[in-house]
Order: sequence, then C-alpha cells, then structure tokens
Amino acid sequence: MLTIGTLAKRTGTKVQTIRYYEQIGLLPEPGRTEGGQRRYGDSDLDRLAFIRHARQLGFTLEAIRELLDLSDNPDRSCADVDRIAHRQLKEVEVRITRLDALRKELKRMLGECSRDTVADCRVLEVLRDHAACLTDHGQGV
Amino acid sequence: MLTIGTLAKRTGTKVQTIRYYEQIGLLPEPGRTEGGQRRYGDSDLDRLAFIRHARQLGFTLEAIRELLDLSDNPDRSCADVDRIAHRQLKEVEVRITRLDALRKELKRMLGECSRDTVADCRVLEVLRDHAACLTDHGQGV
DNA sequence: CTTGAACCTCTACCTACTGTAGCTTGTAAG
DNA sequence: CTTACAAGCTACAGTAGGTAGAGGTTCAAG
Repeated sequence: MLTIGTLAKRTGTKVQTIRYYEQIGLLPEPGRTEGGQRRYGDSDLDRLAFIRHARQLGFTLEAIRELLDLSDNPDRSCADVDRIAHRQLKEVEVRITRLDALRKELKRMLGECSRDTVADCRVLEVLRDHAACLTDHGQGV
Repeated sequence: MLTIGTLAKRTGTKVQTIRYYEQIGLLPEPGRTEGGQRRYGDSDLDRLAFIRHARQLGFTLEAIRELLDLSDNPDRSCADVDRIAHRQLKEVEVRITRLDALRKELKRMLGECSRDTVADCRVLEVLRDHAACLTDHGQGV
C-alpha cells in the first residue's frame, strides 16, 4: 500500500495534482486508513503513470479520459484510439507550424534591431506595424 | 470616436477581451458618453493593435506590459526591448524542440498500431509503458 | 417615437494545475 | 509510552488569458 506522497514521487506528480485527478474522476477514490489518509495499490500507480505519460505527449485530460475509457473496454475497436492519437498528432503539427512562423518573425525582427534607443527600435516598430497586424486576424499561439 | 465594437472588429479582438485588457491595466480607461458607453480614439486602436500583434507572436501579457512601458519612455535603451524579444525567441525555440520530440513519438506510436481491438492496441501499450514514463520526469508540453 | 442592436456591469466558468491556511494522522526515536 | 515532526487532510483562492451569460440600459436609424 502506497501513500499519496510515494505515488507522487514515483510518477513525478505533485500530491495536489493526484488529489485533483481524483476530484475530476480521472483516478478512482482510493481506500483510506482509519485516520482518513489515502492508500494506493499498483493499479493506481499504473493508471497515474499512464495519465502522466499521455500528458507529456500533450493529450488533454478529456482525451486521456477517452483513452482510459477505451482501455477499460478491451473489446472495442482500436480505431477509436487511433483516431484520438491522430487528432493529437494533427494538433501538435499545427502548433509546430505556427511556432515556426513565429520564430522566423522574431528572428527577422531581432536581426533588424540597431540597439540604439527605444525611440527608433525596430522591434517595437514591427510590433506597431498595422499592415501586418490589422489584416491578419488568425488564431494566436 | 470609436465604439468598443468597432475597435473589436478592426483589431480582431472580442469585446469582452478589450474590457478585460482595460481591467488589468493594459489599456487606459477610455472616455465615456453621457450614457456611460466607452469611446475610443486612434491611439487606443494603435495600442490594442500592438497588444494583439505581440500576442500573436506569443508574448505574455506581462512581457507586453514591459514592452508598452518601454515604448512610453522613448529615451530608454533599445537593449531592454531586445532582451525581452530574445527571451521570447528562446521560449519559442524550446517549445518547438519539445513539440517536435512529441510529434516523433506520436508518429512512432501510430506507425506501430495494428488497428485491431483495443486489447492489443500499440498506442495504449506505449502510453502504459512504464520504462519510458517513470524514468523521465521532465516538464510537460 | 419606437425598435432592436449594441452597450453596460457583474458574476461565473474554462484548463490544468498550484499554493496556502489551519488542522490531523502516522511513525520513528527516546 | 510519549513526544516530535513529516506528511497527510479539507477547503478555498489564485494562476493565464480569456469567454459566456444574465439582466438591464443606451444609441441611432427609420
């Protein structure tokens, strides 16, 4: 039987985060000692490890909830899992594309800075530039 | 004199967001009509455009606050602006690196999926894999 | 003068946690 | 057996960066 602190250390999670996962129903309510402290088993460790790994891969808690549901029904089609993972991959790729454009813009901006006073700072000028800004109302990062 | 709705349309911002920026002190309190409605001038449009453009480049509101402060004191050194922009560039590059690793992992995972039932789904197996997860407690995405 | 779109304030909600206050439990040492 | 104290508990507040809705008021066109 593991205490919440041990579980936290073994999965690299904060104690509060574990209680939070329980609160939102991602982790089942564990057994308690007479005094009311939580005690976990190995299946909790596995489940939490799964959650943390998926989080590291950028899955939202909602997606993880779906994955756990699928995982609990082993006879369902793998295609659902596949679909969720594909969606995640797409999102990651979109984010990368956006960040890359952003990186280029920042580099360009910095390349033009003459390092003089703010009055004629290129960086601020670029940021002030309406032409680029008012015409493009795409999503932020 | 512009209404808040016009300002919103011209900058691609939601009306509530403009009021939110005012609330946190990023935008100055504008003049009001007798009835209490906000009315903006061109300087407000410029400032908001600046904010939105910087947000699109991924700057935090705190960083934008700094940039606006610098912008209001044109005699200060451009180096401060440069420093903020460099910090931003670094952050973006870190995020890209992380996302790219993530993309590779997702692709690898999906490549191995046999599309059978969940019972032997590779995606879930990878997510369950302790070896990778319990040993690496790096920051999430 | 009427209509209705756009404005107002205020409050609550979102994600995914994190931190704090004030109190209780568990455990090891003496 | 007692004591000390780390680690646990609940409950609530706060973070970023907004977004949504209720319920009421104002503005401008027809």
